[in-house]
Amino acid sequence: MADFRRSRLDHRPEPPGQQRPDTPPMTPTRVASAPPRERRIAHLDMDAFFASVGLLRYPDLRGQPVVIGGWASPPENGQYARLRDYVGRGVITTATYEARALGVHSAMGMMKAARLAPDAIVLPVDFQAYRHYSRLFKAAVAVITPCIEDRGIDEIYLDLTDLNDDSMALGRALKRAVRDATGLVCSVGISPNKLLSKIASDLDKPDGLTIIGPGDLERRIWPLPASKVNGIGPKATRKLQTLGIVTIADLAAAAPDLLQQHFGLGTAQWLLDVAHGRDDRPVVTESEPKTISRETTFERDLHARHDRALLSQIFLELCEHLSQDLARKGVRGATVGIKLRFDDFRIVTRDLTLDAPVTDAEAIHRAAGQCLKRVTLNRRLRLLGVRVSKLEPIAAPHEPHRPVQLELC
DNA sequence: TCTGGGGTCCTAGGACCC
DNA sequence: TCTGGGGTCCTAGGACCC
Repeated sequence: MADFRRSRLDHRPEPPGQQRPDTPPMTPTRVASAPPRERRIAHLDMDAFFASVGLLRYPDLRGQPVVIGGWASPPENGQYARLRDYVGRGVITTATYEARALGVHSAMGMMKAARLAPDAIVLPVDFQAYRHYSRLFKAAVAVITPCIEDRGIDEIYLDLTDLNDDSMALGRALKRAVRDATGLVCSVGISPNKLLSKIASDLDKPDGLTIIGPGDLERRIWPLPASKVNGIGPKATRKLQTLGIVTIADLAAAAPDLLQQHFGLGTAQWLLDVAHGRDDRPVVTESEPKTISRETTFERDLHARHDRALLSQIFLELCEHLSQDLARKGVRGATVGIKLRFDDFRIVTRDLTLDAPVTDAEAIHRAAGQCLKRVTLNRRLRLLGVRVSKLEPIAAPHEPHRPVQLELC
């Protein structure tokens, strides 16, 4: 919900309930003399990305229920691991549509998924392959428009405003470019803003192309559950339900006072805006990482004293990996933090800001150790994480550091 | 034998400075 | 000695997303 809310407040200071004239928003780079065109934003989402990449490598699995999960060794002589044989704490990262038909979905625990689909095949995660295909599909799309906002490994926003073809033709061209470059299928939504395009790309998955134009809001968006809005998560959904608000139409019709009473002024205003399909956020093509972290969930819960040696070793390895990550990205950071998850799933974090930014594992380990001392360890630990924030580039000697400029389309 | 790992942003209190 | 407001930074926690 966060970044969405901020940009909304930046652009739209009106109090809730006040109607805004229906003018198309100006994009920041547009010259004032040209009459602004209505924005045209696409959201492109790869279908079942990890699983589909897996199927490129093991095409004989096509049409079968397949899940990608943390465990599983690579198949040997055509022998695939089955979900029913899984033991551990992993979760499903992606399921093919055949597996989804059995009730399995991403973020579901593998043990639970095994009860629903014991015969489903498990492939190990292969981030190297995902990154490869991610680069391929983004490069293919960049030939059509360079104005791309990266939203992770498998999805992007595009600003199509300055292109001349009609939306249907552009959508087809995008899908063809992705398929030609990767052999993979994606879904595309096109509308005047990111909010609606994100919802639209999900409406006809897989292999969908959905265009939301004038008049489609009431017909296609309003009947959907409010939870389809990017930023309305499980907590907000439950809270809305207690107010009798289930669909986006319910939200659009909700009394501003009621929303403000339960969500505060800012969020109430945002909820009404999204329900009416309003969103001015630009497509942002450049950004710098703010934090880099490493964390791990243990195979079994560890005791601070009895498992001290093992914990120390894992702690050190996390710091070493983190240091390598910083070096690879050419950054250092002044704030070092830790994250613990106890066996009851309670999360505790501690931060320490140093006088000078660090990169080396030893300095990170020392600072993180200070943080660790400030936590009472009276329960077994499930997870340990280390992170570095307040990042800055490690400037080359002859190249002074310049502040990062956000590039908007 | 529920519940990963890597991120972003917001809130809110306290310290500290002007 | 008391009262205040604004701004920034730090820290901890939480919601949410892919």
